[in-house]
Amino acid sequence: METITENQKLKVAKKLKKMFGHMDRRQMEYCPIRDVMALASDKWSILIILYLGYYPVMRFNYLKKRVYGISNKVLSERLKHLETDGYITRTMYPEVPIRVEYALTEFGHSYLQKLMDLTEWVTEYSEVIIASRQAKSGVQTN
Amino acid sequence: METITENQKLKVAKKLKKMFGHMDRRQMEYCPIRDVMALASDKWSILIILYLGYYPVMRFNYLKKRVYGISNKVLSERLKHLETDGYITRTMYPEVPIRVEYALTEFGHSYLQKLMDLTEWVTEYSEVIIASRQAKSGVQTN
DNA sequence: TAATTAAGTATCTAAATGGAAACTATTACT
DNA sequence: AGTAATAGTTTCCATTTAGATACTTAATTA
Repeated sequence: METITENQKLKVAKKLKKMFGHMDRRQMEYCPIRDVMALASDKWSILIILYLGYYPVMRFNYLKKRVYGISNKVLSERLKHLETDGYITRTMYPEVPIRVEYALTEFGHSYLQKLMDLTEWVTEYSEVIIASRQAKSGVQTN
Repeated sequence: METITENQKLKVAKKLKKMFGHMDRRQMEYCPIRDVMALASDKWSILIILYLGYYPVMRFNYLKKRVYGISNKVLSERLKHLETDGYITRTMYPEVPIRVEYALTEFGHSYLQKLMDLTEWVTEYSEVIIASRQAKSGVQTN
């Protein structure tokens, strides 16, 4: 949990300047980070990706069992989106009954690593978040 | 855009094993990554944080102008949550008319840096996503 | 003929979220 | 008394999203 130096802050501001420079106001509403996060940061998508990081190949009903509480509809939706954006592959074997296998792509693995980095960061800072939440709860400032 | 090695994949799987080990099924539904991302990965929160990374101090109406399209209601909600979880500070000066200033905390700066890392990753891979989306559009597999 | 299995679809309802617009509080100024 | 400025809050409506449940397809087996 190293503190961020003024130098690092300046670096970030510089990067932001570049970003802002290449974007007008309307585009900012549609920012690239958001574009990716929107897809892959919702609870179910994250869980799916985590499980596929742990079990390299998973089938629909197996995922449904593991990703506890997800409905058919949402699981199938999420899988479709994750496939469309290249996070996972879907391989269908026309047996009877049909067999379909899902697995992470290289891109998916790369994203998973980012998620893991984030996890480590969150873990590092979790006391901060919890402490802040508790400090603010039941306190009205105005 | 280096490829992920089998070794790296194994490392991730190992970390996941640890994570899964410490969580039962119900807790997985409430995963720590999700907990943070849910708050700070929505479009408006990200934009607020990005702007506060660029302009170190911002007031309500100024933010409203910059974060194009946000409503009073949503801006005030997001600011409250971001404050509650320790991303930003809110400093009120009891002048007339009242003056309120928002700024990133150290934790907020740290998160901003993670967001910038993510941006770089997204930029690196954006062709992959776009290509994948285009490849899948208009194609029905079943 | 009926049941079984995998991988979803389809449908309907309930809940959460988002946005627009009007309103509030406070004090100084005209 | 009326206006202006800042920082919100409140209300209402529309859209989005989520979840539960039933249904589908296709071949195999009892």
